[in-house]
Amino acid sequence: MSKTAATPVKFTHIQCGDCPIRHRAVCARCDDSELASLEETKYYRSFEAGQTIVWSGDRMDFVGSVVTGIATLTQTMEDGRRQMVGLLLPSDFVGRPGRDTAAYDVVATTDLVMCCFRKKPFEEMMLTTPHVGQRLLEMTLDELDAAREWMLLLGRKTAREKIASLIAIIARRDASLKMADSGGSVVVDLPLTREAMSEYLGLTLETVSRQISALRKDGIIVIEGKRHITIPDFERLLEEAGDDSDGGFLV
Amino acid sequence: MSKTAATPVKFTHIQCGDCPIRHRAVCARCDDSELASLEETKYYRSFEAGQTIVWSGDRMDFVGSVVTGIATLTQTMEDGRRQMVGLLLPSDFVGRPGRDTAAYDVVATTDLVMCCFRKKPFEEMMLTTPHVGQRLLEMTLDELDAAREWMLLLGRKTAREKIASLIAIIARRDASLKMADSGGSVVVDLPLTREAMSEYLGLTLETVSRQISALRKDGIIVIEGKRHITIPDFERLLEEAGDDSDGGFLV
DNA sequence: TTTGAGCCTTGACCTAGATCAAACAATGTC
DNA sequence: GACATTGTTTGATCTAGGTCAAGGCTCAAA
Repeated sequence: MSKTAATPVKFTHIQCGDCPIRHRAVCARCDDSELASLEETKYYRSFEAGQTIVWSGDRMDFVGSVVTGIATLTQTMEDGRRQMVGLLLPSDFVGRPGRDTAAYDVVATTDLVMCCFRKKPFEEMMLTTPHVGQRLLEMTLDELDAAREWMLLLGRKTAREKIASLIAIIARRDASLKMADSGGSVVVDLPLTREAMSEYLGLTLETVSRQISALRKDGIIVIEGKRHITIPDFERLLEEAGDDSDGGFLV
Repeated sequence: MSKTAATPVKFTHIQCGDCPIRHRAVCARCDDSELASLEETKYYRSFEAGQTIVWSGDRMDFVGSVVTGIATLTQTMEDGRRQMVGLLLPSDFVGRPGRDTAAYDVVATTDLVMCCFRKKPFEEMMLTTPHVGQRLLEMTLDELDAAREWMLLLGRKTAREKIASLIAIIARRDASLKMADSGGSVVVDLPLTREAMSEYLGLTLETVSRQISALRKDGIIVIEGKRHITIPDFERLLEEAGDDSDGGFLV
C-alpha cells in the first residue's frame, strides 16, 4: 500500500457524479455523455463494521470503490489460517472486471460505504471508454507494487519491523488525506483490531500486542487508549520499519 | 503465479511479428498497420545466467517480455536481506509503463532472451491502440492475483508447505507449456538454485534443502541430480502444499 | 451494579526455522 | 592431477515468535 501515496492523486475514483468525496473532480477527462451510462447503474451500499461483503467463491456481479470506511481482502486456508491480502481505504477499487467470482473474502472492518456498478455495464463501458481502463491499469499497477512491498514485509521483516511498517503505512495513507502533522509529530488512529493487524502482518495477535508495547516502551510511539497513536519522530519509525530511507514519502 | 495458468492463454505476448515463440498467434486483434509502430521499436536482448538486467533505482527506458529463460524481480533491504517478488517465465511482461525507474532488481536466473520495446513509443501506442492496454490490464490483474497467493504462502505456510507449493507452481506453469504428464506423474526441472528458492519463499537456503530432503524421504517427490524432480502423485503434493483442493489446475 | 462480550495485555513455555559450521559433489582452471 | 569455485547437504545449537493460559479494561445490556 505504501507506494500508492507517492503517485499524485489526480482523480481517484472510477465513478462520477454525486459521490460524497472527491465530488466532480472524479474524472477530468470524462464528458457528461460518456458518464451517462455509468450513472445509470451506479448505486451505493452501506455495511456495518464486521460485516462480510462477499465470501470467497461467491458470485460477485458488481465492481466498485470504497467511499468511506475500510475493508479488507482475506484468504483463508481449510484449517482456518488467515492472511490479509488487501487493505482497502477510501478511493480503492474492489472487484475484478472479467471475473464473476470473488477470489477473497471482502470484509468491512469499520462502517463502510461503497459506490458500486453492476459488472456487465461497467465492462461494456470499459470497452467504449478507453481511459477508464487506462486508469484502472494505473491503479492495478499501484496495487501490484504495494503487494510486492507487502511480500518483502511478510517474507523478511522481523515482528518489530512489521509493526513499525504497518503503522508507517497507515500514517502515510492517512496523511495523504488529512495532512495532520503538527510540528514533526504524526498522529494516527489505527483502523484495525490487533487481530486484523496480525492477519495483515502474518503474526499472531499476541506478538502484535507485545511489539506494540515494545515500541511504546522505546518511545517510538505514544499510545492513548488502544488505537490512538502519536509518532513523535516519523524518521525514527521508518528506521524501525527497516525501509530504505523514506519509502517515497518525505522528500 | 499459480492462477495465471488457469486463465486460458490466447495470445500471451504483447509483441508481434517474428518472435521465436507463439509466433503469429501473438495478437489476434491486431492488424498489420497497428503493429507497424511497435515493429519499428522492437528489439531483442540476450542475457547470461546470473546477469543483472537492471538494478533497482536505475533508469529503465524499455518494457518487454520474456521470450526464453527465466528472470526474477527481487527487493533488497540495506542489510542484505532479499525477497523475490516476481518470477518471470516466458511470455511474462517486464517493466511498468508510466514509470522510468526500476523498482526492483531484475536478474536473469537462466540464460535469457527478452523482446523489448522502447518505453516512449510503447506508451504512445497504448494510447492509440486500446486493446493493448486492455491486455496489459488483464495480465496485471493476473499478476496481482498471483502476488496475493504468494502473500498467503509467505505469511502463513510452513516451510514444508512452502516448498511443496513452489514445486506445484513451477510444475503447473511448466505443464501449461509442455503438458508432460505421463500417466499421472509429473516431471519438472527446477529452474532455480536452492538460494533463489529461499528468496522466493522467505526461508534460508538450508531450510529449503532440508525440506526438499524431507519431501523426498516421504516419497512426495523423487529427485535425480539436484534439480530434476518427478512427482508421482500431484494431488498428494497439493495436499502437502496446503492449497484448497486443486488450485484451479486439475478439474 | 452486575454480567457479559470484545478486545487487549502479559507471563511461561515450546518449537519451527535460523544460524553457525563442516563437508561433499560437480565443474572448471591452471 | 591439484585446486578453487559454486551449489548443495547435513549436523548441532540457538532464538524469535508461536502457543497456552490468565487477567484487565470498556462499554452495553439486563
